[in-house]
Amino acid sequence: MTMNLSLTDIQQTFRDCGLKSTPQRTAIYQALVHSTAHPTAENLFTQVSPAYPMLSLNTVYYTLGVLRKAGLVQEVNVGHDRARFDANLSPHHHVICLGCHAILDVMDPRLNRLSSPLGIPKDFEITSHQVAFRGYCGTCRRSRSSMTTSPSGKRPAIQ
Amino acid sequence: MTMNLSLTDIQQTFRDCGLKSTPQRTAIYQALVHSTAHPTAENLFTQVSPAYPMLSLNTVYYTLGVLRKAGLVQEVNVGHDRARFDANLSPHHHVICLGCHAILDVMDPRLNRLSSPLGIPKDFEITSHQVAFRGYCGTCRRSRSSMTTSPSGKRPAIQ
DNA sequence: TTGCTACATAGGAATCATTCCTAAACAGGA
DNA sequence: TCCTGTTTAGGAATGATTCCTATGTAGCAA
Repeated sequence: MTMNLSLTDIQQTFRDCGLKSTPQRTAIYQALVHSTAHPTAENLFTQVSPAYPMLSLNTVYYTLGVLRKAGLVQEVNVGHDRARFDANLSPHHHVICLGCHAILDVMDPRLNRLSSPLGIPKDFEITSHQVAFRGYCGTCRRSRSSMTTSPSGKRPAIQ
Repeated sequence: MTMNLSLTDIQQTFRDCGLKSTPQRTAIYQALVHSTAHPTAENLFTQVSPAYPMLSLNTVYYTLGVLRKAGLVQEVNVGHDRARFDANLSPHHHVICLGCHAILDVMDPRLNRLSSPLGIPKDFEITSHQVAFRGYCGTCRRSRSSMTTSPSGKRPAIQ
């Protein structure tokens, strides 16, 4: 997501976090770092599988859990379908397409300095905030305007 | 959540939306309207069950789906645990406690007028946005500071 | 280099929220 | 009052995620 991390960079990152560096773990993290699509665990599994045919989806979940605890990865919420992951650690926000569920990063720095909200208990300590913009991407807008009378509501088409 | 809706108000609301008014549906919606806790489907089931012992959790899900499609209810995302629901229709934002997963409404009107974000495709049409503040409520802060050496991460304690 | 040990992996089974299916009940209009 | 389409309830199905466990292996120390 962020910059291009080489293999040795990733291994260094793991070492800094006290994580063992295994081929599977490296491949999964590398795939996530180089993606802008906020992939699901299964997306990552599909992407990494060809190189590691024995890879288990289980391992992907375990690895994502480890990386999350190490602070290298965050989970992104888009409805209550499957979890999606992001290795972009700099503070940022998201734009979510209600049609195809695509997630785009928004790096607009103005959004990072919202004043703390009015009307919450004084002893509530805010540690972070994130803005989620929702709407329709160009592709989904065009396909929506062309289906004149369809009353349907949902048509999933991940990414 | 919003104001105190009487039973007849609710029946009128249903009629306006073209929804049949059944005792179960009324009870579920009433429970949600009068709650500030953003309950789950199961919370609502538990709350309404005593008055309707035959009530099915299924019906709660079905009803919430119907109300959502009618625009009377919205789903709130807090991680990928269970879905939580909100009958507060005015634009508002949320403060989420990372300790006990409580959700508070934030009605701060300044947050409703964020300028549209920089750096997204021109043909992306934003229809809404919502700010999620995360942190720790007073209770969770106090219990966290008292557990001096516990390295644990998660301790769920819904609402 | 070799061994040890704790952490990783893979596979299968379990969990659990949510959805699907279906027959019976019922709200609301004719 | 009757009819029809919606709603309800119950059970079964789905599907993402987690749990369990035996085997494998990275990284450290001798």
